[in-house]
Amino acid sequence: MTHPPTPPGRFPTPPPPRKRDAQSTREKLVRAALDLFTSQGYHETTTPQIARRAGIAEGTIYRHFSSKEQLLNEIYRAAARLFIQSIKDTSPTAPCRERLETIAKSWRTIAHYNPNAARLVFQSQIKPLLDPRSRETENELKSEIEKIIAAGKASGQVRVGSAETWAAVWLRVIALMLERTADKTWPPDQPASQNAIDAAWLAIAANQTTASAAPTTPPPP
Amino acid sequence: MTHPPTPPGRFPTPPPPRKRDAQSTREKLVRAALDLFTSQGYHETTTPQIARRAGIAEGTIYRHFSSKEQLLNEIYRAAARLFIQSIKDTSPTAPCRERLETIAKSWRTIAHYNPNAARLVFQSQIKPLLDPRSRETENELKSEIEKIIAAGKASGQVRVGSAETWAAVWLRVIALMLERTADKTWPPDQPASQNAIDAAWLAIAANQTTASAAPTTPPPP
Amino acid sequence: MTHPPTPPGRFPTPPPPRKRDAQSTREKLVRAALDLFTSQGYHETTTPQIARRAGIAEGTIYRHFSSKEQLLNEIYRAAARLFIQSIKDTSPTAPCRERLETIAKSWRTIAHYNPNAARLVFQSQIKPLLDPRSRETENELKSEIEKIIAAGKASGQVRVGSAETWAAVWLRVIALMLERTADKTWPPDQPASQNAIDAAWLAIAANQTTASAAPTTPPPP
Amino acid sequence: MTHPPTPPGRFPTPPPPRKRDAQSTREKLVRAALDLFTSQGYHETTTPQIARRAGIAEGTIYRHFSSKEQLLNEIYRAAARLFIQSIKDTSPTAPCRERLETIAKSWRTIAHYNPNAARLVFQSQIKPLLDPRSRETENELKSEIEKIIAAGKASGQVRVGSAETWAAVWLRVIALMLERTADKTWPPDQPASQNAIDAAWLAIAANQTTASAAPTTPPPP
DNA sequence: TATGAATGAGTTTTCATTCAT
DNA sequence: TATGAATGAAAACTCATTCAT
Repeated sequence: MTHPPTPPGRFPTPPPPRKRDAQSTREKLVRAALDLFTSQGYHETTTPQIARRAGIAEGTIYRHFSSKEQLLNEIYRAAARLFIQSIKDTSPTAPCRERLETIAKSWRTIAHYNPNAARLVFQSQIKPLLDPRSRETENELKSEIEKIIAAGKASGQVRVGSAETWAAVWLRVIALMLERTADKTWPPDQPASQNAIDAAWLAIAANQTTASAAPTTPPPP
Repeated sequence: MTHPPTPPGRFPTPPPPRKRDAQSTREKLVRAALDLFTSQGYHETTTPQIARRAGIAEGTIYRHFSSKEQLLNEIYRAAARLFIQSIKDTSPTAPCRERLETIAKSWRTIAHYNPNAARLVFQSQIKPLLDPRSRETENELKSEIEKIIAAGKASGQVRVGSAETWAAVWLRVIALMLERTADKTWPPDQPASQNAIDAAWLAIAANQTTASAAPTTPPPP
Repeated sequence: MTHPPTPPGRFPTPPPPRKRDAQSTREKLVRAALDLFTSQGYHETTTPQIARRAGIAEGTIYRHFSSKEQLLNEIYRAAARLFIQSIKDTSPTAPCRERLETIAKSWRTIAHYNPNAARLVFQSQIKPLLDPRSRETENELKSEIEKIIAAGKASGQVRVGSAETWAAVWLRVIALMLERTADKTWPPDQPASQNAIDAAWLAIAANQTTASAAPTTPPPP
Repeated sequence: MTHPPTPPGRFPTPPPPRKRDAQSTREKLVRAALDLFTSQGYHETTTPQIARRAGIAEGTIYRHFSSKEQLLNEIYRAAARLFIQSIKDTSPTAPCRERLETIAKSWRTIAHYNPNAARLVFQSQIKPLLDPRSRETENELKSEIEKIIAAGKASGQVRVGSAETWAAVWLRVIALMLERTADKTWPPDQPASQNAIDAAWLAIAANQTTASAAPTTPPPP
């Protein structure tokens, strides 16, 4: 019962299409910055590089973004929104596992077609550079997943434990899958990818023999 | 059957120079750099900051390390070695799950007493800054886990799928647990921590009903 | 039969960028650096000093030259080319002595109007800082003189001995004349200057009584 | 009528032989600094390098010299004194040419056995670093030669022109010979060396046909 | 006298940002 | 809106010199 993966739209969806060309400049800028930030890292990328790759003048960056950091945050949020939208596109009434799997697969499609967006959101060595608004967006993504998992817990599909924990666990495993998809290590139709999606679920699913290998003892002071 | 968690030794054990103050200076330096790198990030940390926090002069950094980058790498390797040693301290004949659990718990102890070492190795937004030697060390850690998992697979305890994949999955979930331990969100003796350790195992364990929610279809071109 | 000394053109002729101020900035920079390098020495000159004297910001230096060393080399080559051009402007068919004298005098004119260029090329405590391209230029100058002297030797005007040696000797004496001209100790129209030019020729000319005062004996071990 | 070249004594002759070891340290220091300054240049040589090569501790330099610059000047003067002494060792009554030739040959012997001393005094890219005392020593050397040449002029052996000029000319050519001797390009018993000595004399000797190739005209303003 | 770790002022260089055009 | 030369604050790093031992 797959959602036929639909190729995700252009990224990032630029807010208000004003002049044809103005928008195009901003778009070129965003694309160039996204490429460079995700391939080289934020600090390793200079504004002259961005401008050169975008084919515009250095000063022009500041007609569209107030700073390099704001440019990063704007791109981050646009990318994160892509993934949040995927969540919202799933049926709220579907069973937990199915819904998570649908999300995972549509994220995978995004990562396949827009690897840099995936890298920015999930691989991100950029956490310390995010501004409050971006952190909010980041939290929104996490809490959407958390809500789904909380629902699954309520209906006994997810193991006991905090929904926050399971959301974090699930996201970590899915992040791995997305990174491997983004860097073309795992083609989307190969088993490794599906294995990871399954693993993410099994990590948090109920009804498994979970007898701990050993009881936990607190470490001494 | 826990290892009684022993408070891990001083970090990082500096190699040979055992003179009065020399060691102390290097130690102060390492501690300051570790603190700042893990809390602010590498690029956000300046050499004046490191010196100030260590209570030494800026130039003194360069009597002990040839560059800021070398300082980072030296610290990274010392930290990674801590975790690698934990692996080697476990019995190679123990069942896979038990062995992984023992490792996870001793890593948790390290993260509890030495949170920054854990952050540097597992949270790390610093991957692009590691030099070849450090990457080797990183790989050593990964491959030790991989070997354990490969053995578990051979004896049917780990699910079908590449050992590399399962090692990566397991490490991601354990990394989450270590981060939460390091930032004191999850006290080591609370269930959240154990839940995550269990989840890491369940993600890769055999003998579970893994019927996929839906067959995978490749994304359209 | 003198060449009427023509005041040499602006120095250094910067290659292509012909925009309003860009050229002027580069020119100011080159002039300031040339002044300071030749009066204080390269190492004694700091980039803040250069910028201050050029009336520009320190960072601006690096929009025009990739390093302080490249700045030096660029200036050096521009200066050396001035002197090389003078050689090429002389008639290849003129007798050796006449040709060398013409060169010496046109060099003197350069040294008079552009003393720093002469200092950079002939006084130069900067040899160890020259890059390969600059050394090539330096060699070009030397070998042009050497060719003239070799021709003079072939026609019996120059004494027996290697042309390389005589070129080096001639250049040393002319260098003295140029330094004295550059620092206005010897006005170009005074006899001291002409005496030095004559001396340079007599040092290498044929047909003189050269009976050595004493035979050479090798030094003891 | 050559002076049989006597191998010059140890350099530099250290002033007051106090303790055996104290002196030896100073000597090691001077030797190391001389080597490094002449091979790498003053600025390219660091005090740690000097100390390392001398086999002493960094701080020890400052027990013997108040600064790196003073060390240079001390060495320079010791080296220059070597050459000045050679002048004083010649007979004041010998004919000008003979005396100059004797000096040149004994300098050549010094350059052969103590190339670095010759480099420091004659090649010297270090002029801007000399202190007043060193400049005095430098002038002493020049004026000793000048006196000899003035005497030669008085007796008609040297051409018309200022003795200062002829001293400078002679020294330039001899400097070339010394550099080539120091770097072993010209073995002392080969003709190139003698040719240069002859050239130095011919450059300034009287009784030659010196008809200028062309009369000098002053450059235009 | 000798040591050598520590110092800190000073160096070159980078680069996000500004602003006159 | 776009340009790109210029800016200057701040970065990493150097090294002659000091000083407690």
